[in-house]
Amino acid sequence: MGRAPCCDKTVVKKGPWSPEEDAMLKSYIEKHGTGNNWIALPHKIGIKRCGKSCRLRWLNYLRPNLKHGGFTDEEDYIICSLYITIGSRWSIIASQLPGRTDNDIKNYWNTRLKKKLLSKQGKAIHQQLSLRLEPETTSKRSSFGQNQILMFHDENAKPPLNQTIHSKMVDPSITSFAMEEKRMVPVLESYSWEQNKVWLDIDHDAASSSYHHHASPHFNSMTSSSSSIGTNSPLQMSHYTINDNNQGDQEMFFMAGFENLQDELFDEIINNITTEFEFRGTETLNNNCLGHEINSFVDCPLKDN
DNA sequence: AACCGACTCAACCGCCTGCCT
DNA sequence: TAGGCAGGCGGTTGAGTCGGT
Repeated sequence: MGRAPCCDKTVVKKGPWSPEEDAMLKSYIEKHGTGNNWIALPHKIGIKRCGKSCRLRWLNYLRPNLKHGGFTDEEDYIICSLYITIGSRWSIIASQLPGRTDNDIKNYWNTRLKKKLLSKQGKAIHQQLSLRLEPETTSKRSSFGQNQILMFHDENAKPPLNQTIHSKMVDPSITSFAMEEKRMVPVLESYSWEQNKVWLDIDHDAASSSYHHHASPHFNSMTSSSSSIGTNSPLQMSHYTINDNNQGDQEMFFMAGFENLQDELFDEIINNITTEFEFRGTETLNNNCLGHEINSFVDCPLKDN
């Protein structure tokens, strides 16, 4: 059973690409583009390769402005940070590193960076990597949660409680922060930046609902509340209503355990895309958010999709 | 020089998703 | 709405390379 193969494997050539094949593929795409049809491409070019193989060869090796090898410390840092935040979403990680492919980053992580880090930071880093696998609850809010970013250049990888952690900016086009779904952890399925709006798509196993909300970066006050998700769920959801002068009230929802992401997003909203941002300690979040006092609480009706 | 194990990374495999009919 | 198909993705493989003995 299973899917039909995308091409006739008895006809297509496999294995390493020859310089002639590379030249033919590169020349054709530079002249005509891909035509949004990789499967048809090898026939048009006249090479005996699977369309998928052509796509991979182009994306990972032939397309312009690709960098190979020689990862910088800054790239190491970004890869490590994102891996701890979102896991092995190599395509998302690659989108943060211009000129790098997901395949390159995956190989680099698996063969070198992981070992490099583990040997450098030893037990401390190993503990942080393991943290990704720990289920999160509201009663046990880790001061070093899943959305925080490690300072790998520090000798002491784990900061003390309540210390502000500064981090490099991560492009908000990151589209997914899904965590360990097997463990029934609610997930922020995605967030994205579209002009003046932050789009959040939050899903969780307990209530089988998802939320789609957006917020404008221009607002002058916000309110907050929280409520349980589902009857048996110990997890909490924070709800912020943002009073927007131009567009009226906007709503934002965040899962407990994503406090750091909240800060990140609010900072984005307030500063309208900055090059740096802060993660704040979770304790301050209930009282204010980046100087914006949360001065009232409202009921937060759960919405079905 | 020959062997061998470790390492690297290009390429493949198969699953998932979204689009189109 | 269902099914087919192509694109996209992450995991895995294996040929080539390197370094030690």
